[in-house]
Amino acid sequence: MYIHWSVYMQLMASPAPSTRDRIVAAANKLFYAEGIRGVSVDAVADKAGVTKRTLYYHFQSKDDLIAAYLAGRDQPNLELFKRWFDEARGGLAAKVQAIFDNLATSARHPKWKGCGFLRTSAELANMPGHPAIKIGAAHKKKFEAWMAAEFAAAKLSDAVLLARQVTLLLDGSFATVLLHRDPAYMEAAGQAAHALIANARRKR
Amino acid sequence: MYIHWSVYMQLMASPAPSTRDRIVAAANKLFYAEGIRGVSVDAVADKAGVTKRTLYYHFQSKDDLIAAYLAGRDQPNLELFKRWFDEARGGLAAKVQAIFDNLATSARHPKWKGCGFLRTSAELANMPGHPAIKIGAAHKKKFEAWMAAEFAAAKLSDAVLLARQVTLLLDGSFATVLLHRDPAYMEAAGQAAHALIANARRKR
DNA sequence: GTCTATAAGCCGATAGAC
DNA sequence: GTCTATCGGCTTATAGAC
Repeated sequence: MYIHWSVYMQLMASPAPSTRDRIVAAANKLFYAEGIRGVSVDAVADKAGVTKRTLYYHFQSKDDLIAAYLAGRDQPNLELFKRWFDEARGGLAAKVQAIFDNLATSARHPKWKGCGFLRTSAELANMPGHPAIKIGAAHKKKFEAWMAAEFAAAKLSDAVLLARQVTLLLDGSFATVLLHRDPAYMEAAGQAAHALIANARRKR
Repeated sequence: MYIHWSVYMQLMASPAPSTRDRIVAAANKLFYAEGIRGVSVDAVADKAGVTKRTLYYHFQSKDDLIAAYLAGRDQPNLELFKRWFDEARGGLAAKVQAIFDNLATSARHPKWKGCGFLRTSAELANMPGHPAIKIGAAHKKKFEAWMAAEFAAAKLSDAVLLARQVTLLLDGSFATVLLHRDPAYMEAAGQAAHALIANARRKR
């Protein structure tokens, strides 16, 4: 018996994703897997199951689509980090270290290709004001601000500087593991973050 | 009075660069400034003052040219870091920190666009075995091995781990400063490296 | 809002002359 | 070893029908 698509979709728990959402989802998969400049607008439209003309109805340009791709990764990524932090046992230093250890596990997945924000900023390094780079910068600032708030709440001295250094270790591990394809670097970065936090605690 | 080019060049101190060297020099400028995928083979040939056919006489493919571009940056980069290290005053921690501080000065130059090795590995993340990525990985391993040797010579415990962590901070500062365009992150990374080294020194 | 069709140009790489 | 000329395909983006 034939059931019309729209009726079928009303029976499902989740609503049918909008065309725009399907395009962003397709862009997310392809841009992350192959790189921004390695993926054509045609490929994104094909993957989303729409024509290129429809894509250009929803997005002004490829640059606009790139920005939407990164905007869609902002909240989920931060929430994942916070979940790893919250669920970890131990003190503050151990909870931060847990982020790195969980990230090392993620990096062992064959589809892992580093940090989408950092890779995009590397690809678009010749366009410093690009909207996508601003979104990436804001994302990393949110992480840094979250860390600074945690360190300040724990009454650590130099909370702001310490948050920067942890963020530097995080981004360093993204870049280094992408280059060497060796997640052990993430664990080394986590140990460094642990040492810096434990050392700061003693100061006051 | 007209002097033939070849005669003029014999009078100069440095010999005329070979065609191949001129192509690599042009690729270096363009690939670093605009990114690998953002630069066409035509553009490199034009910049080098040769036709595309000549370029393809010297290089088998664009991938071959990319590898030559990075191979040409390996030794000069390492020598610059060693010079900064050697010329810095103070103890081991201070000399390592000096690398980060000098790098921050470099990053303030308007033409600075991060680390060519890391940006290439980000651009070619979908081609893990690419020759250029192997050259970049070998470059970073040389830096790490140099640091480990310095730490071991200073009889620091965990010299290998410490060298990894300093390298992670270095690469993190490359990625982060490229994103935020704020060289202050490099100084924060240098302070973290200093703290880790000074802390390790006490252990034995 | 989604489609078919296509513009206008750039891409990496090659043929063949000299 | 360097040149002129060009191939076939892919690029972002748009015109106009429905």
